[in-house]
Amino acid sequence: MNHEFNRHKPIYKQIMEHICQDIVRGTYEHGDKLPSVRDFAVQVGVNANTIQRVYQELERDGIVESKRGQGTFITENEERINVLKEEMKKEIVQRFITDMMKMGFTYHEMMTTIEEEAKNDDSS
Amino acid sequence: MNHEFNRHKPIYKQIMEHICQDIVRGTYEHGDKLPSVRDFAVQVGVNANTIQRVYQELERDGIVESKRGQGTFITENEERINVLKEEMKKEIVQRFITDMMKMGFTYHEMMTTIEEEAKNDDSS
DNA sequence: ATTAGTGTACTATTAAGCTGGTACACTTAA
DNA sequence: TTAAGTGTACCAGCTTAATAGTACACTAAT
Repeated sequence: MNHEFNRHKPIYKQIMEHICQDIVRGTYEHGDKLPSVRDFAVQVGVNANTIQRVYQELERDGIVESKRGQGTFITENEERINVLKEEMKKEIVQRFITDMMKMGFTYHEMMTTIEEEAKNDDSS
Repeated sequence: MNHEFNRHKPIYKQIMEHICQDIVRGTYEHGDKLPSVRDFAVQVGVNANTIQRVYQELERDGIVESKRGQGTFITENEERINVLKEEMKKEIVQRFITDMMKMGFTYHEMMTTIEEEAKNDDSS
C-alpha cells in the first residue's frame, strides 16, 4: 500500500478496494485485526479521517467490524466474504463485457484477446 | 445518448467515451459532421461548455477537427481511428486482467467466467 | 452588409474530497 | 485509578474539477 493514488478517484475508495482485494485474495482472513485508524493513516500518508471513512463504509457493508477501544476487524462472517468475492467478480466481468460490446466486439473476440494477453505474460 | 450519467465520473468524459464508441463501432464515419456544441448540449441536457470541452479534448487527441464557423468533424485520418480502437480495446482488456489478478483469479478462471456470461445472454 | 450558425475564451459558481484540529467515548492493562 | 490505545464525532477551511453564463470571433449564405 505505497500511497500512489489515482488522482481521479477518491482516496478512500481506492483504499477500500485495496482492502477488499486483500480479503478475497486471502491476504487477510476473517477475524484479522486491521491497523488503527491513526497508524494506517500514517502508513499510507493520508489523514486519519480518511481512514475513518474507509472503516465506516466497510462496516456499513458488513465487511469489517469496529469495536470501540479495541480496533477494527475483518468480519467473522465467512459467507459475507464469499458474497463479496462474487460481487466484485461480477462487477468486473460485467463491466468488461459491456465495454467491449459498446465497441462492437463479439464474445469470441473478447476471449481471443484475453488469450493473447495471457500468452504475452510471463505468468501464463 | 439519453442523458443518464454516472454521477461519479465527469460528464464530459462520459460523452467523449460515447462518441469514441460510436466511432470505432462504425456509427460515425471519418469526415462525418458532429452536432454543433449548442445543439448537442440541448440534446444531452448539459451546458454548451461541457460539449465544448468534449470537442476540445477530442481534437487534442486527433479524433475530431473543429473548424470555426463551420462545425466539428470526425477526423479524415482513418489510421488514427484504427489506433483509437486498439487503444480502447487494450485499456479495457488490461484493466479487466489486472483487476481480476488483484483478486487472485487465474487466466483460466477469467475465461470460464466470460464463457458463462455469454451463455446467460440471449445474443450468444 | 447583414444574419444565422458555428467554435472559442473568460469568469463566476457550485460541489466533492481531503485535511487538520479538537474533543469525546470506550477498553484494556498496569 | 490512571494511562495508553482505540474508535467516533464535529467543524472549519482549502483545493480542484465540473458546470454554467456571458461575451466574442469566425464562416458562409443571402
